[in-house]
Amino acid sequence: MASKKQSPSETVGARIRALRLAANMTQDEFAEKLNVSRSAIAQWETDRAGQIRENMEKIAKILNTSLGYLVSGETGSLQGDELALMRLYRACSAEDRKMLLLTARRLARS
Amino acid sequence: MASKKQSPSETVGARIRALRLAANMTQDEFAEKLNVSRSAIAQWETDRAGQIRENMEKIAKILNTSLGYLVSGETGSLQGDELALMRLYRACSAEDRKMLLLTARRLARS
DNA sequence: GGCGTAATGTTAGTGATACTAACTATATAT
DNA sequence: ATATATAGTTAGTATCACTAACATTACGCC
Repeated sequence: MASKKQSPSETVGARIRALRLAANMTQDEFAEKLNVSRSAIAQWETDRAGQIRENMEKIAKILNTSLGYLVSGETGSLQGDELALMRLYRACSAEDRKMLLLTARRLARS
Repeated sequence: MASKKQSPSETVGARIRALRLAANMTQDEFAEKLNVSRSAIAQWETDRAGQIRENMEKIAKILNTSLGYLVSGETGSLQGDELALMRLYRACSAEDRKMLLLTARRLARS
């Protein structure tokens, strides 16, 4: 085997930790992005405390994942960059969406 | 027009109510399935109170939907333009994918 | 009208807990 | 050994998701 298999994270905390590390963030940096204390992060990742919904949503956005994955580990259709792109697209105006599609077509062609 | 257009539900409570009604349940029946008081349901649907995660998961299961939809109205399945964009993105090189994400971020920000 | 009843809305109060702050622990480097 | 960076632990508190009880609305029936 050339690559180490990622053990699938079993708990909410483990999933948060795995994704945070994959994004190369310290608990401190993560805490700042979320506007919570660092100790909250530590408690989440050790499953000592849960998260209020608002923070769950922020976590999902920042770590480019879905609530479903965070909460129950279900790997939905989109994850990571693909999910990020989709969310950005949805945040765009109709006009900007056209721009994006156009750009995508140009890039994909080459 | 043969069918009335469903207005997209704007709040968590509205989405829960819409799905419950679509499943032809009264608040009482719904409460029993969830093992919570009926008044909890009433409060959820009028956005007077939120839900603990355990109940959110039960709600999603019983109403056959996802946490993402309940919480933020996010629909997991792609259609039309979204699907097209996704296919184009996947057709891109790693480099071009970065470009596309960057473009999306710029557009979405404005 | 008046009465029953089915469905939902509202309010008060409380137990559970998601947080913050402060302290502790561990590892790495110089 | 000392400093620094990162993460774990604990105590205490403010918040809020619930239950129970009461209020309202809507409808049918006589």
